Amino acid sequence: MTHRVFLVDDHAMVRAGVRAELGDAVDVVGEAADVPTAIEGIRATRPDVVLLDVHLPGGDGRAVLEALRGELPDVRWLALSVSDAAEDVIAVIRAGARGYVTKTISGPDLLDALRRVADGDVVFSPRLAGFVLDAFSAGPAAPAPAEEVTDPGLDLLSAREREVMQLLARGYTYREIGSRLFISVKTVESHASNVLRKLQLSNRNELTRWAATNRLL
Amino acid sequence: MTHRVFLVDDHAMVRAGVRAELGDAVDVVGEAADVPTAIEGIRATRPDVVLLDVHLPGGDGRAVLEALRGELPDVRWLALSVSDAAEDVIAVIRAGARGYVTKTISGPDLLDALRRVADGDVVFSPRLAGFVLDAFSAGPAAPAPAEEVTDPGLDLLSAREREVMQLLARGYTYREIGSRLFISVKTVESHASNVLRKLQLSNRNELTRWAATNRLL
DNA sequence: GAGACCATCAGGGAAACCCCCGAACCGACC
DNA sequence: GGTCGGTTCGGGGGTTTCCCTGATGGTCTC
Repeated sequence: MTHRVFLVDDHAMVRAGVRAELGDAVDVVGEAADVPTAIEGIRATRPDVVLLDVHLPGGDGRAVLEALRGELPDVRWLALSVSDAAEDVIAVIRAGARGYVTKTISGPDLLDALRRVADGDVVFSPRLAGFVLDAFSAGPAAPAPAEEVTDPGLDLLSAREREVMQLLARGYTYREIGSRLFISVKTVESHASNVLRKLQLSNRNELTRWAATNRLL
Repeated sequence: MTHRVFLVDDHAMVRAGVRAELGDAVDVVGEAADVPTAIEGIRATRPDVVLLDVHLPGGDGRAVLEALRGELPDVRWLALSVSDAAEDVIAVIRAGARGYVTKTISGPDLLDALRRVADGDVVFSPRLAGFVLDAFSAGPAAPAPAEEVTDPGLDLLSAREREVMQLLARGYTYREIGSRLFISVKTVESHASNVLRKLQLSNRNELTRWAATNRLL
C-alpha cells in the first residue's frame, strides 16, 4: 500500500528531488510552496503524511501545522529542514509533528521515515534524538507521548563504532586512534565512515559539535 | 635573576621535559611526584614558584596548595595540567594558583608564564581564560583580584580572526568561509592558522570542542 | 548451510587541512 | 620617517579526511 504524501517546501528543486527520490513508492498527492497554498491543498487532499519544510516565506511551516492539526487529526506531520538547531526541532515537535529529519537524509531513509510516521511511529534524525529527548524529559509540556522512538542515535552504532566515535569527537587523528585501539588506520577509516553515515553527519567537525551538545565527551 | 622553581608532577618524563625545556633560565630547586613529598620539599626549599600538576596519585595537586598557602604566602603557584576542563581550572584557581597552563605549552611560553607568575602576574592558557573570567564574574568567591590578566583568549584575536574562528568552529570549510566573507581561500588559511596558534590549538576539531564547551557557537 | 552483521585491512583518489615562505597594502603609533 | 600589526593574497608541500571498491574471517540467526 502506498501512502498519500503532501509536500510543503518553498524550493522547487527540493520538491522535485523528493519526488524523484521517492519515485512510485508513495503517492504524492500535492505540493505547496507557501503557507496559504499548503493549508488549502492539504485540506483538499487529506494526505496520510505531510512532509513539511520548517522555514517558509510568509510564516513558519509550523503555522501550517497549527492551522490544521485540530481540523485534520488523522494527518501525520514529518518536518523536513536544513536546520538542526534545537529550538527549531523542539518547536515543531511541540506543535505536533511526528518526526523531524534534515535534508541531508537519503532517499531510502526518507521513504522509511515517511512510512514510519504514517504508521504512527515517531522518527528523528539520529543526531537530533538526543536533545529532543532531553527537552521532553526536562520540560513537561509535551502532550502526546511517543509510541515508539526510532533511531536513538547511539544505539545505531556498534560497540567498536561508539569507541571510535568518542575518540573522533575528541579530536584524535585516525592514526592516533589506530595506535590507541591497536588497529590499522584503514580500519579506523572504516569505522569513522560508518559512524558518519549512521549519524547522518558529513564530517568530523559536525560529529564533534554533535557530541559536545549531547554531552558525550 | 633566575627564579627558583619547584616541580610537582607524577610523571618523571614530564619533569625531565620541563627541566630540559627550561634549561638554565630558571633554577629548579626540587621535584616531587606525590603530595607528601611535595609538601616536604616545598617547605624545605621555599621556591619562588611551584609548577604544580593538578592530577596526582594520592590526592589532587590542590591538596599541596591548600596545605601550604597559609604557611608560605610568598610562594606563587602555577598549575600545569593535561586537562582543560572548566571545573579543574576553576578549582585550582580558587585554591590560590596564580595561573594555569596545559601541557601543550611550548618551552619558551612556559618559561614566560613562570616568570610572569613569579612577578605577580596571573597567567592562563588563552583558551582557558574565557571561562575563568566567566566563573569569576558569576561566582563572587574569589579572594585575590588579579593585578594583570594576560592572554584573555578571545581578546588575543583580531576582529577578523574572531569572525573566521566562529565559522571554523561551526564546521564550514575554508572554501565556504572564503565565499561567505568574500575573501580568498588562502586568506582564510592565514586567519585560521593565526587563530589556532593564538589559542594554542592544533587543529579545527580542538577548536570546535573548545568553542562548544565555552558556548561560543 | 545461507545470509546478515561485524571487525579487520588494503589500494587508490579527491578534497580539505595546515604549515612554510614571501609579498603587498594600509593605518596607527612613536 | 620607520616600525608594527592587521588584512589580503600567492606558491608549494606534506598530512589528514573521507569515500570507493574489495577482501577475509568471525558470529549469530533463520
